[in-house]
Amino acid sequence: MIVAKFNYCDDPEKRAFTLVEAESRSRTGLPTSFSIFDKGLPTLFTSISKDAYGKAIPYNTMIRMRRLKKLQSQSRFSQGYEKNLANAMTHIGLLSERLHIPCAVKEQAAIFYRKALKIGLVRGHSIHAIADACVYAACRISKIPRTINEIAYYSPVEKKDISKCYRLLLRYLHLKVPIPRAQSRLPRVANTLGINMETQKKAAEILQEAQRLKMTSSKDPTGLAAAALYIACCMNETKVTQKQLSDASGVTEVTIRNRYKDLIRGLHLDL
DNA sequence: TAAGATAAGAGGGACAT
DNA sequence: ATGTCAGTCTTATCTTA
Repeated sequence: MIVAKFNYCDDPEKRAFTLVEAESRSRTGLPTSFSIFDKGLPTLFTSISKDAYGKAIPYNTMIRMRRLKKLQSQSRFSQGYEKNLANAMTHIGLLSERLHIPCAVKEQAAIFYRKALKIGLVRGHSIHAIADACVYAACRISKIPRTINEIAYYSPVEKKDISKCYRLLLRYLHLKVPIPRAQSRLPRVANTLGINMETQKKAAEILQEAQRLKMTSSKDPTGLAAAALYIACCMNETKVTQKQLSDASGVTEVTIRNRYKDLIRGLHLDL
């Protein structure tokens, strides 16, 4: 006996509960899954000992009903799960669109999210934060140059929380990500300031030499790229200020200066 | 005005306990 | 698991050319 139960109350907390509901609710775990499923239109098993007319149900039927009831409670959990997934997928889709992330990378992010959800990583964290981390991880692995800052710009989540979730993701999904080359940050910054290809190539050479001399480890690649561009511009007598590079790269002038000093000292450059 | 210098504070990695 | 330490980056402010 499946009874469609219409509920006109928007607040699920105020709903009249049957025993069945109470039971299924306890299985769902998180209160949030309860607040989002069904939107007040659940299909429920009420009594499984009597039919709609109050007549007793045969024992064999009751056994089958009990199994159905169990299946239902599982499917209601799965609705919460689906909802979470749908929410995350929407977010990943929007983010990918705004950051011009290729479809394949978006798919990779979605796969990461499904895995994270499956192993319970999302629990205790915001869906958006984990989804952001998945997008970032997918970009890193596919060598699509996007920073956490850029992702945070289009997300309600703070940079700090995204990076926390990102580390979580790396640990529990056992991901191996390549260290980004500073060169990959060059075109973005250079194009923003209209710096020509010749100067970009010069900056790339500077970075390559710096990498050969092992000067680049544990340094922010964007900062390195900005500093290399600054040096290249000075050499080519292209007029660019540190402030402009700072604005274009999202790295502070101080950091650019520090990298710039390191580079000219390490590579024995003279300007 | 652009660049350099300095200091305080945050966040994270490495390592030890 | 927690604490400490060195290194990095940021913010802010002041100085120099």
